[in-house]
Amino acid sequence: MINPVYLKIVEDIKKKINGAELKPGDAISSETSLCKEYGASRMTVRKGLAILVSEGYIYSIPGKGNFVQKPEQDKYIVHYDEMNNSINRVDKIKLLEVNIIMPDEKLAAELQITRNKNVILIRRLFYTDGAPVAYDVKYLLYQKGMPIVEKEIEHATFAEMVSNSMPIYALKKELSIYSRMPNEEIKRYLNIYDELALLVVEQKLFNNESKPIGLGVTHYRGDYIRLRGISG
Amino acid sequence: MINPVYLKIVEDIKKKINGAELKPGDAISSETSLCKEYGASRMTVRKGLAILVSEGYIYSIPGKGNFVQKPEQDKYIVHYDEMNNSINRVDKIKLLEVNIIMPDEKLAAELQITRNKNVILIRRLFYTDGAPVAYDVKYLLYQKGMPIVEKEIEHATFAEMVSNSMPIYALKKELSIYSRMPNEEIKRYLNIYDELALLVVEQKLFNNESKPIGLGVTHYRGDYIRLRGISG
DNA sequence: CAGTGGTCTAGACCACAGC
DNA sequence: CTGTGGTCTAGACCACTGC
Repeated sequence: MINPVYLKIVEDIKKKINGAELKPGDAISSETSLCKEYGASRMTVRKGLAILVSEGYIYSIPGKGNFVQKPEQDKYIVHYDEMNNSINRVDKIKLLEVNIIMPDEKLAAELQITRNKNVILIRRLFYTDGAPVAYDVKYLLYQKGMPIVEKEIEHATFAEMVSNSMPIYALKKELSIYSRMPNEEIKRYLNIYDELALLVVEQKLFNNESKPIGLGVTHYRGDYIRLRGISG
Repeated sequence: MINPVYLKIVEDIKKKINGAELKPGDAISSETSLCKEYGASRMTVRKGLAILVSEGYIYSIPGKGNFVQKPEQDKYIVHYDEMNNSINRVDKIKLLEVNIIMPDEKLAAELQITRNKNVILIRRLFYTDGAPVAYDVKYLLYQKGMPIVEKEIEHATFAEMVSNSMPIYALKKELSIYSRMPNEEIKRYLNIYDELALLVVEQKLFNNESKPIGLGVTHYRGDYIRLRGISG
């Protein structure tokens, strides 16, 4: 078949929802009536409904029926790669420092560790077309298999730094995005001479037990980066 | 049953992928062998696999098999509501201007219209705890059913402004997030006396034919807002 | 050709809502 | 009690892949 029955069901119900014929909270026809309506078996109807559920259009209440879901209005999908954004791409990286440090109070709290634990510090500068565009600082708890050779550290994204010791699938990540004025040190590193704001992206990595294993702070020149999001 | 068979299948395969026993590109056991392994019918096995597909863990190639998907490392989910962020909440709004304007070249290009078309301009100030925190500008193409009463415009989010003329489901939205220094006008509006950066969020609304129907630019005080994202 | 996934059926039993 | 959705089976036919 060119158009499977279950997709026809999905499209029809989507049209009714998008066309406001069905409003959030409204009940969908029961599965048995949809079977009759489309001359299909119940498994086929249910396959269509399962797709609508997974796409967030409807939800089911056992014993009651299927209902139109209220859409999540404020949800966006953002693709963030510290070395690549929608406008530019980092083409050179300079390793400023690799060190073992003792965390201060704030960092220890962020990483949920005590202040006597060692933390790996990595500071780098990102370049595009020969000009420095971002100042990047990473704090990592040491894990087995982590790269300790400078050549490996230099070009690795945050996720890559821990990927030897952790399967990427198990990695949970959080972003925090904010705006800030550069301090004197960052102004020097990024060749900022006049008034220019920074876009700062904090990245936090968690293992599969939701314990933090790393914190990254990337300070981008405000004229260099834009983050984009799409509703969905 | 407390644990349906198909969920058991899903969990087992997820464990194998997270535990690096199965790597991206590897083939999953064929559906018929999974049937034997779990003593289940093919439909039950397929229900489990369908869940893994929808969650991005695996993909299918007809005639060949099911394979482990390479995870999307850079995808984050961001919740953005112009009036509510993870730290603060807008509790007062001041309407500065509602007007009909002719777009300049840049705006006409953004909205994909000619320069002789009318555009509704709305300028507002957002307050939290009595202090101005954001300067908000919206450009809207007029649609039937749009609110024209100031009281309605004053407190509406961007999506709400068009929701009377368009079902929310059909609305597609794009975000663009960047950092910028305030100009003199914005400094006055937001009571900025010393060096403070802005976080600017541009929101673009599209109808179901992917034509732009509105552009919103919200300038937040950098010390007011943080946007958060979660991997997924 | 045999093996794979994609679609579909016509039943079955269960737990739960609501009367 | 009937009607609802949730799970599951044991088949079937199809299109595609690779030998």
